[in-house]
Amino acid sequence: MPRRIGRVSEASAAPARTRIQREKREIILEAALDVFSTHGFRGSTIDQIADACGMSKPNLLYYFRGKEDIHETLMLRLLETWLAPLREFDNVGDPLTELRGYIRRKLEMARDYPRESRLFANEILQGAPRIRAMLEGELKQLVDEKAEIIRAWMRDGKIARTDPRHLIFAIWATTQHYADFDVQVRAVLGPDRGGDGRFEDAARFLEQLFLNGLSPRS
Amino acid sequence: MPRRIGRVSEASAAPARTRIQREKREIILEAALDVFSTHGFRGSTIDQIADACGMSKPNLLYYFRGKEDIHETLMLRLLETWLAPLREFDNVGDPLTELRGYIRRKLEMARDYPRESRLFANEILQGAPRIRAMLEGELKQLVDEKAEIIRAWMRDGKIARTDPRHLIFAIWATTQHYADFDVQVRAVLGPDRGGDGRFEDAARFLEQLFLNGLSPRS
DNA sequence: GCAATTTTTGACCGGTTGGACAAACGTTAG
DNA sequence: CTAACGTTTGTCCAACCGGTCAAAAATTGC
Repeated sequence: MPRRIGRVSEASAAPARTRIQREKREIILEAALDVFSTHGFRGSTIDQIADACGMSKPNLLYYFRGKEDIHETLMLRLLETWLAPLREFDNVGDPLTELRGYIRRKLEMARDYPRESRLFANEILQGAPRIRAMLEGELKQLVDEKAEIIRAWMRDGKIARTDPRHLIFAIWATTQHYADFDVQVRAVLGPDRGGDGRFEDAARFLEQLFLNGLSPRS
Repeated sequence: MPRRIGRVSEASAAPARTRIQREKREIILEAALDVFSTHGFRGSTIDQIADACGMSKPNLLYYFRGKEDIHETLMLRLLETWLAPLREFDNVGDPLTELRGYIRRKLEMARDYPRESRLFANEILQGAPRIRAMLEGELKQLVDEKAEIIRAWMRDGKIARTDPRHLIFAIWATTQHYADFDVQVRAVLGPDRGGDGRFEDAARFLEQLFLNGLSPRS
């Protein structure tokens, strides 16, 4: 006798129950990531998402309460993945090595998760209406914390003195650029270096820029 | 006797327009820039734009053929403004001074024309459906040209050897970041340094990063 | 096989959106 | 004034979009 479950899309303390339900929700989220990341929230339609995963619209709405619900679920999941590299950033080991590691991880994320990057960029571009609180709370706190680590390195003369928070911005900007502005990057590089090799070129360049730029001045 | 002009929105070889028509079109474009840059193309409505400039929708459609037409006009105009700093970039004078000038100009554009920056970012994020050709043609050509200037500096040992095109990407990314990700930047910096002072901090940081990062290695 | 439950679907609905249109209004030259 | 043209508006429409609903279909436990 099946245990009482009912509509999956109903809000409840305990999330989706059966294996099939979890799988279907996953398929929907996968398709939604594709659609939302390329058209933005308002530019995407439930029909597009439903088509993208071979489902009818009402069927999709059986698994999620609505468009907003899908987007929110996607966003919450994204944020965890997105902050992970910065959380890893620590003051064990050599400062320049640590920075290089962070740059590398961020660039790998731009390469491996470009849709997530674009989804995030879309949200910020439009004023971050759904994650404003998180930016001013969790993110700010995390950045402040890491900036303090960097500042300590500067005090110890291990790296050049600069504004640590703008340093973090610069790392974000340069790495995410390869995901968010991918079309432009490909267009400018042309077919010759438009393959995946551009990420290796970028890694080389960024390491040189940041490591030379931050080496302690004698 | 008024010379034959007719509907302003009609496509015609010569954009023969009265003074009033040119002014009204300007007002509309100004409002449209506001709306498109914060909601994206699909996320914006003609009604929003009409309201923003105190006009009725049909009245607005008397001056432009449609939503697409407004966006296209805005986009064409934007591109000229957008490429200007790169065009100015030349090999007269000291390389590092020239680079600093370019970074400064780009950062000033991010400060003074954030809406244009976001409009551009929106277009690229969504795959640049309307300006793909321009990216692969005009822009690529311009970048190649400037990259050659930078490469010559490297051959002369005036700046450190790196990939010139990724250098340009890095300058674009870091400067435009302050316009496109403004909400995030403000949130992280907090109220203390969230004023316009952040652009001065950014200028100082970016100059240090790029000039130290590119000084010829002894 | 049967009944309870989950999943899928087609039909439908109200609201929004881009746009058309003709009629009204304003302006200007003779 | 009047004719001709430019400008503005109210009204309307077809397409789209998010979402509901009841009923059909498939699945599951026994």
